[in-house]
Formats: sequence, C-alpha cells, structure tokens
Amino acid sequence: MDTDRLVLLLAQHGMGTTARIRQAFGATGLSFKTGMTLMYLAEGPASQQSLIERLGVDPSVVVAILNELERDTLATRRRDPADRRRHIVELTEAGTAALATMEKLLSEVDRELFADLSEAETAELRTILGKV
Amino acid sequence: MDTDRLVLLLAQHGMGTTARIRQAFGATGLSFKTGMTLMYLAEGPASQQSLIERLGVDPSVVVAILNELERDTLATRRRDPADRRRHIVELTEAGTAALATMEKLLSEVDRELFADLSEAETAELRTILGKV
DNA sequence: TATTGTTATACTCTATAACTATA
DNA sequence: TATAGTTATAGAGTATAACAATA
Repeated sequence: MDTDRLVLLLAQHGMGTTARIRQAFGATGLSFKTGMTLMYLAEGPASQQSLIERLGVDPSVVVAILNELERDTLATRRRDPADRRRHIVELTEAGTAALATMEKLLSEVDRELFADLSEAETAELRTILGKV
Repeated sequence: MDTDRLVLLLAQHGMGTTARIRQAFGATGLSFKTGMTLMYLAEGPASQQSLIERLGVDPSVVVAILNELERDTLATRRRDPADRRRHIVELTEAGTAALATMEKLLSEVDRELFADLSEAETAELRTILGKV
C-alpha cells in the first residue's frame, strides 16, 4: 500500500508497525494494549481512569484488559480506601516478569525495523514525530 | 499513549493518523481502504489481484470493497476477455469525482498534522520512513 | 492442477448506552 | 448530581476455509 502522500506514508508505516508488534506479542497471548498497560503499571500503581487516559481508550476497554491481566495473575485491582469508587491497579511479580518478556520482544522488533537507520536518523525521527 | 520506545512512538502516531483519516473520510461514507482503492484505480484499470497486493489485504476484503464501490456506482468490474477468471476494475465518472473529494480531505489532514514541520523536516521524514 | 474471485463465518478491537456503587 | 467502574451489546475491520469458474 504505497503512496506519495506523507499522511498515508505515516498511516501505512504505523499500521505495519502495529501489526508487527501484535505478532511479536502474540507469542505471549497478550494483546498490544494489554502490553502497553503492563508498561504503564511498571511506573507504579494506577487508577483505571489514568489508564483510560494513557491508552486513549474507552473505560470498558480497560475493564476488559484488567480482567485479562487478573485472570493471568499479572496484575491485581483493589479498592482505594481513600475513595472507594476507585481501584488501585498494581503489577504482580508474574506481571513484572511478563513485562520483561514483552520488552525483550519489543527490542527485537526495534532492531528489525530500524536496522537500516543511522543513530542520527533515529534521533531525527524521534524529534520529528514529537512535533506531529 | 506516550512512550520512549521508537517502535511504540511510530505505532502510536500511525494509529492516530489512521484514525484521523478515517474520521475525515467518514463524511463521505467510505472507509479508509475504500479510499485507498479509489486512489489505486485512478492510475488505471486493475485486476482484483493487483488491488490485493497493493492494499495488503485478504481477497475477501477486496470483494467487499468493490461491492461497496459498485453499489455506489463509483467503480465497475467486468470480465477480462483475455482471461475470464479475472475482473477488470475501473473508476466511473462518479468515482473520479469522489476521489477528488477524498484527495481534498487528505490535503486538509496533511496540513493539520504537519503544520509544525518545516519543508526540510517533512522531506527528512519521508526519507527516513522510506528506509523503515 | 493452479489461479481468480466469491461466500459464509468468526475473531479482534473498539465504542455506546444503561447500570451500580460510591462521593 | 457527578464520578469510577461494570456489563451487555453492536459495529468496524480483517482473516480463514470451502467453494465455483476458468486456465
């Protein structure tokens, strides 16, 4: 799906990259956004609201992701005593281990995708995407 | 959905860009890949096989897209007399008009998304993405 | 036998709307 | 009344498998 338009070029590469990540994560049985959730939880306990914002998805999506993570005992949620409407979501030890696996998989995709780019080019790409 | 990993940055921007294009195309009632199909057909008549390759999708997806385009009389398909297994797919006049509309919508997204980029930066982005 | 296109079907991702419980 | 989270459900988008027509 090639084209000469920059928006389409970016969309195309993004879809390809996303598909590649999904494929890499597929081995773990976890979806793309579930993997992203693990990464956010690595920064510390979070409410579901904060996950909704960071993932940019509907609340119901976060519920489904957390159900999956709890089923696999990769994360836990418990009531926040300070506001019993909220949940405190946390990684378990198994979750931290799973995260390490996914980081390794991501590194492989990274190397594979950007193999033909110089150090300067990857820095440049990062800068430019930051402005988009 | 921010992150410091380049693969994730690219995936994120790609998904955002795709979503933005879908939204822009939404006004026409046509999907993203249907719009892409119109663009490919603008280059001249095509077989369904060639569309499959360029869109990078399953044959059944192309069938669905062409059913939609034919229903809206934006394209036609007819048997190729040289090989009666093949279809020759062509834009109609209405299809050409619809294409012009979508190009205009894409240009708007282009301007919006890359407003903060210099001429040099857009050229750089194009070059780098070409290597990914 | 291999290729082109079609159909039926199912799976993933995501959002909407109506709901419960807390504040 | 407003907010956090949940459920049920529906709609995209896409792939798989079995198929018919033609080469």
